[in-house]
Amino acid sequence: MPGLSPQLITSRLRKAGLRPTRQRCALAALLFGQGDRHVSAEALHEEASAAGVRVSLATIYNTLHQFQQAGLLRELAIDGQRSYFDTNTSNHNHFYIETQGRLIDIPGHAVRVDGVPLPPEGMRISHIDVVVRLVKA
Amino acid sequence: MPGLSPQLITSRLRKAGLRPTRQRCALAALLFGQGDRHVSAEALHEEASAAGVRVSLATIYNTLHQFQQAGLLRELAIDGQRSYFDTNTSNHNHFYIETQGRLIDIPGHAVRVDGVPLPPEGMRISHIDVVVRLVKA
DNA sequence: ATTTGTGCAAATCGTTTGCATCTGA
DNA sequence: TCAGATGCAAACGATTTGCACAAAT
Repeated sequence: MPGLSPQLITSRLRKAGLRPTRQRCALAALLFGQGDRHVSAEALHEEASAAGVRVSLATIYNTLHQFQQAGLLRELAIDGQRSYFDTNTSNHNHFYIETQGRLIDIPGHAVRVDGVPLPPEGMRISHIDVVVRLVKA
Repeated sequence: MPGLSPQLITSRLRKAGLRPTRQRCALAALLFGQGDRHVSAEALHEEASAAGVRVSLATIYNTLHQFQQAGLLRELAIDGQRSYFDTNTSNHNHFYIETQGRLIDIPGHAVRVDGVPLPPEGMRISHIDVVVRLVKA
């Protein structure tokens, strides 16, 4: 999983309307340089520290939300406690291992959901989340 | 929506291995006396206060979790922030209106999920959650 | 120079816990 | 009587916010 080139990251951020600051570039490199990932703010913070990038936790949160609003990340509400951010923004679902707090992608077309009733008057479906919760066999 | 009789509540709690204390009876009456409901701890607390029952928020949390462990409630992790408890413990799914934090039941057999891959080695599926997120049309 | 981002520490929110007191069987 | 419940207030962990400082255009 090679990193992305600095130019690519910079242009990607610019396109999203975000200034390519040192922190944002570093976080983008971590997030998007190694395939699909699921990260919590805390985990990303530790990863950044380990990589020698000094970023405050507040900035991690700001950045994750900015990336999300820009469509670069998707936020997952799967566990009542922490939030996860998914670098795969296309339509897909998840296995969730509760005991480990770990998420595993299920490719987008694998799962088919049928029989959803019509939404109430004045509402439309924005998105259907399917979470397959796993326990030890 | 008539309330349940005190005797019914008492015996239901006893069967679940829980002492029918004043607070637990009052909360059980609120929860199970009016059909299927989705409540947050805070909402139940306010409802109890409004009904003239004095219960601390800590006891609300304790009670909700005890009811859940006893199989009287199901906890829903739908929103990253607060937890919801569902008085319908049978298999069913939900509409979720994010802007209002409101949940609506989808009857159990309506939704069919197909094509879920095999879980990883050593794991088994405990449960599949389907959340249909709604926005204004 | 101006605008936007960042860090820090304090604030907030939902939830949990420790402990003294009370209550139901 | 006495295990088990409850209330309170303090502790908690995740997230947010206010504001002075720093960096990007």
